Amino acid sequence: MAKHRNRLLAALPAADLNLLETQLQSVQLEKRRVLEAPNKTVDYVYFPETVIASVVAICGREERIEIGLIGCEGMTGLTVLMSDSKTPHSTYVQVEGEALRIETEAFRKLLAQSASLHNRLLRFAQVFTAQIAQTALANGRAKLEQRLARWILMAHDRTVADVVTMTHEFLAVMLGVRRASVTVALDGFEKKGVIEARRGSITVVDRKAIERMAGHFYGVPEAEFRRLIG
Amino acid sequence: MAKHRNRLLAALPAADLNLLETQLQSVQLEKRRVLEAPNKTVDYVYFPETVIASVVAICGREERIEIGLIGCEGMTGLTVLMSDSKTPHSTYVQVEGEALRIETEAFRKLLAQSASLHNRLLRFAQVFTAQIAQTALANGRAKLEQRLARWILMAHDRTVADVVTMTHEFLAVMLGVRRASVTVALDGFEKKGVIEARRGSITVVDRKAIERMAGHFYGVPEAEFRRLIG
DNA sequence: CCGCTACCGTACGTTTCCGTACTGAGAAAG
DNA sequence: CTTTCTCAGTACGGAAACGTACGGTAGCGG
Repeated sequence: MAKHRNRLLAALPAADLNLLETQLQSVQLEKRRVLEAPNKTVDYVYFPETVIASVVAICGREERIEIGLIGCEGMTGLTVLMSDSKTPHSTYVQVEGEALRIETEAFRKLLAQSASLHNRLLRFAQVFTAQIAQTALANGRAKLEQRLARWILMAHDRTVADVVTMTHEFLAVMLGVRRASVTVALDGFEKKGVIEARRGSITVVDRKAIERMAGHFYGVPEAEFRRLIG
Repeated sequence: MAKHRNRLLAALPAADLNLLETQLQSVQLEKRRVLEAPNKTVDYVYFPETVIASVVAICGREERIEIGLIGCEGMTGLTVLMSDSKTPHSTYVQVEGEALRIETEAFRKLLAQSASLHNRLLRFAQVFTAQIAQTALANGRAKLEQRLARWILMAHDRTVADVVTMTHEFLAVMLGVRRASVTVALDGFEKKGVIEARRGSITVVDRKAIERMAGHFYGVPEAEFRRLIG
């Protein structure tokens, strides 16, 4: 098995990993910690280990929605890969835990130093783009039940246990729907026996069934990940 | 004024532009011409001049939706910038016209040769990511009227005249809604006097009013473009 | 000029989700 | 142990958009 819990790091060739490792710093990140704020310079690039972060698009005061989820399979700060240092989006911790991080400027130097590293990580940017696109598709065409199933699957992919700590309220914000709609939908899930819902947490019981519920709306970015990162 | 009708090319520093120019080929692209098919290798990278192309996410047989629009402000084949050569999406011509193109392999060599060129173009990838994200937001939170207004504005930004050639049917596929819903909504637009609708075309009459209708759902990626490309 | 086809306008019952709001129950705080 | 707060369950009317479908009109091909 790989040395790193972060799968993106684990998949790096030794030379590139060595470059990074000297500057990586381990941190514990609490829930709701903001990693990137809209139109602010990114200070650190994070490689989550057990943390899961949400990337959220915002416009105006009220309109916001989650466009992607980043956990142990990836990294934040994709804008730095794009030779920039800001994004209009917000990124914050959804499930607390550990992550490795590196200062933006140091990271930028490493990218300039190793085209191989840069290219490797750009492939993850491609995966994440596919994830955003899939979110756009699901938001436009899927029923709430399917979208919720998709979200649970994505969160499940990024956790070690089968439990996701998350209130209906927060989930509603992520999906851009009413809190009550989430409650009703999750209730349906539990009655079908595919999850167990507790106050503030969801436990995956029958993953296969959830995958069937999500239908084609789950899987495309995940296949891209396997193809490009492995 | 810039030498190139494609704004991305026009904004390139002379050295990088020279590299590209020797290999660019001018082509006329008819409506519905497929530039990129899902999971197929990309043959050419296109820099639209008067062409407008749609990038569409597909899953299953029926579920599809437009995730972005690429015209004279950008380029197709972003996957090549990401050190890859396929995407799960489909890209095809929505409004016919001219474009410049370069073979993928030749393009890849130029990127390896000039980090400056690569970084410049990656910034456009960042802009396009913002566009996809905004689409996800609009699909999840906006009313059809707002989404339609947003689409018209984006198309308008990429045309020289004020006319967009597009049937309700096609527009419905792009937005992932019923054809009839588009008809009703466009009818509302025309009654307000903000557009003129003809058989198979829409003419922008009062752009400011359309911007007001789109509200916050229009503008974020456009601001990113100005910031990063200029 | 006629017929055909593609495109647009309209209608009706139905589904999904919203806005709002009230209530109860589990967890934390005093 | 009691208070307080957060979270979850439920309800009801209403808006948006859907599926389906029928008829009308513009413009093209013959």
